[in-house]
Amino acid sequence: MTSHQAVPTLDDVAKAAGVSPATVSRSLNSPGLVSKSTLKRVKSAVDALGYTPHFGARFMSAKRTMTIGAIIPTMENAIFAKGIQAFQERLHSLGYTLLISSSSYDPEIEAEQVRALASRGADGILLIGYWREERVYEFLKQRNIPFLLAWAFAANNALPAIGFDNRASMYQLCDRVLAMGHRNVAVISGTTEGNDRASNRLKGITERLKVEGIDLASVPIIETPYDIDNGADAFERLMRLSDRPSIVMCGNDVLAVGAMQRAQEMGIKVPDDVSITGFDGIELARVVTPKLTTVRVPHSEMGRRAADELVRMVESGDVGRSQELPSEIVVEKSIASLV
Amino acid sequence: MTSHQAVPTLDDVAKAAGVSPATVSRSLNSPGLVSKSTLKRVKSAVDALGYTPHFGARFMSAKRTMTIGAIIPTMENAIFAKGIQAFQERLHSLGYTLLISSSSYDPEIEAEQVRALASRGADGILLIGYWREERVYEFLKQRNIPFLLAWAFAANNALPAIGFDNRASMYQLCDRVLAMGHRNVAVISGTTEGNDRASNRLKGITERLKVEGIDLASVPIIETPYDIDNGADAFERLMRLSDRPSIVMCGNDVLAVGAMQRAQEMGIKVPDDVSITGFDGIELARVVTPKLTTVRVPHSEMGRRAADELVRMVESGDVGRSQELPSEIVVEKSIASLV
DNA sequence: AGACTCAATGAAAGCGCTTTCATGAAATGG
DNA sequence: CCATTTCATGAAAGCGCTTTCATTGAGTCT
Repeated sequence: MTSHQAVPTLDDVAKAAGVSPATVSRSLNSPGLVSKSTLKRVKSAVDALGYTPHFGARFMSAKRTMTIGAIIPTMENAIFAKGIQAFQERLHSLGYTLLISSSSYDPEIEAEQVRALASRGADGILLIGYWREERVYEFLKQRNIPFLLAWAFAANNALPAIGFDNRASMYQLCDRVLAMGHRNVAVISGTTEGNDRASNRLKGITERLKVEGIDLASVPIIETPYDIDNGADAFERLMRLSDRPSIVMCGNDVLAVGAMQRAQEMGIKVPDDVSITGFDGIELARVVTPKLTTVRVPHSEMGRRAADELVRMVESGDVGRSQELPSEIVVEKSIASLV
Repeated sequence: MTSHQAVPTLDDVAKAAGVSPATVSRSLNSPGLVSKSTLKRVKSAVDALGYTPHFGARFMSAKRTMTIGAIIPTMENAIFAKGIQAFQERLHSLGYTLLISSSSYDPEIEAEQVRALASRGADGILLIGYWREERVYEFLKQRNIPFLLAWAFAANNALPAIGFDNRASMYQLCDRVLAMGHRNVAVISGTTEGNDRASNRLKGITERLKVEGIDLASVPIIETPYDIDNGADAFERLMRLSDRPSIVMCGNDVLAVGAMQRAQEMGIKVPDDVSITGFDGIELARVVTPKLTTVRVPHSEMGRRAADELVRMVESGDVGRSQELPSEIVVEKSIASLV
């Protein structure tokens, strides 16, 4: 005794309303083409039956799916949370559904997810950052699927992106660090391989240090995946160096918070004994003691704009327009002035 | 000059391999039914053309979509991040794709998302907590879509759920609080309306206090949406009471961290002047100073088990089996002992 | 009043796949 | 050596929708 009451179809609605399936379809998709009276009858039939259009069928005959896909490196830490939340809210208000998947920072998986989203008919796709294998971009172009990059912006790159200049932002932060008298800098960077955001942030620091005439060979740089505990461990290694840095610049807030935690455990005072900086400006940075000096990125604004732009690309067929958003250096108590 | 190279279809593959479409379909879905030699030819045709099955078409003719949907209240704060990440990783390794949407704690939106997931052919759906309008459950049952609840467990509820007992966990935490000599308790609860997790946590506290013979009318309780700043504001209001509580128990870590932040801003020492507790055991709780006393929930384990169970339900057609996971009271420096 | 436009609707052809059902060939058995 | 299974494959019927094309009955114009 299976209680499968069959799922109502468009034909059922047509019968119930006494019209043709074509009319029901039109009532749902282009109500303007249908007379007021039929419209009314169709609507009530829909309600009575609890009809929901079958997405697969719709996808097959129509071109659009009103679906946008996004692939983010991770959901686990909060880096992308605010931005994606805003992205999805804006999409929702534009009538689109967001499909999210995460790649665990693995290019293989990301490529696979792109295919999955394509086969699911995503009208457009949001990706994080520039770097990925060329074949992924080729696939997207061959399939004619609009895509937009976020969380990064590089003036010299033609790909449509909405974000901030990771290199320049970190360069500026480093500016401030130097202006405050720090010369003995150490870095805890995120994994740079296959991650242009991480490598550009690192580059921002090294470039600025070079300008300052600091020998890069003397700058300790540890690369590690974004994770609190990794940040903590890297920090500890740096503190065990014979020549202790006066400041540890971290690739993001997660690493920085890890560093702060370990500092506390080791009895090292921030910023008296050592200064620490982060990047991203997520909540984590605000709640630690002392508050973290970081680069604040307009996550929500970026999410909203990305939604607007991607939808515009999808609906107009236009090529994407890049936008650079400002980032802001937030100086808090985690950094000491040596001058 | 549109460069729409048509997307290759199964028929194209069939032609290229010199077999019938049926054989291609079988090669892809039940390779066992196809001879080694044809299988080889089909595979190479697939690779040559870069063929990806059309999800909509597949969905229309087959019953399964290998898709699981999840609706979480929010992506913005980290409460669900770890669990969902684990959920998705496990699903991925089981060959399923996860579609996530968030409801902003709005039952209307959640109901809408359930329909959206259903029309997209989700084979199963994960929902957070028990409470939602009956019609949502009816819809799911009518459509015969397996669903599983997470982040909650109540022995007296027949709905399949994998999670922890919010009431009992908070009851235990309250036990500890009382054992440490606190009698003047205040509460900052999450919004309880339409949220059984929040209301059960609150209930855990009030029940325990009642057992202790404490007059509930004298216990200040502030309800507010989960948000750091809300926690901070609520804390400030509590601190302005003529009869200051010795401890503020918060509905989750986010509220608690907000409280700690405001305490610091107000120059109130935690735990010397006032104790604070949270719930969830997310990263946030570990990085604040002092560390937060909280209830640690096995988020990742819950995510993995939910994935396993939901897939089991989908594949076997069985009814879901509930599982209660243990939670753990983590006592840290944010609480002072008065005895 | 006849020719014409327009609005509202229906008939029917797919969209790309899966899955019976049928068929023929090869293997097995007595 | 013929009857019977078994295996590999193909033909064709949908799955539920959208959309062109055709049809009808009004209104509009001269």
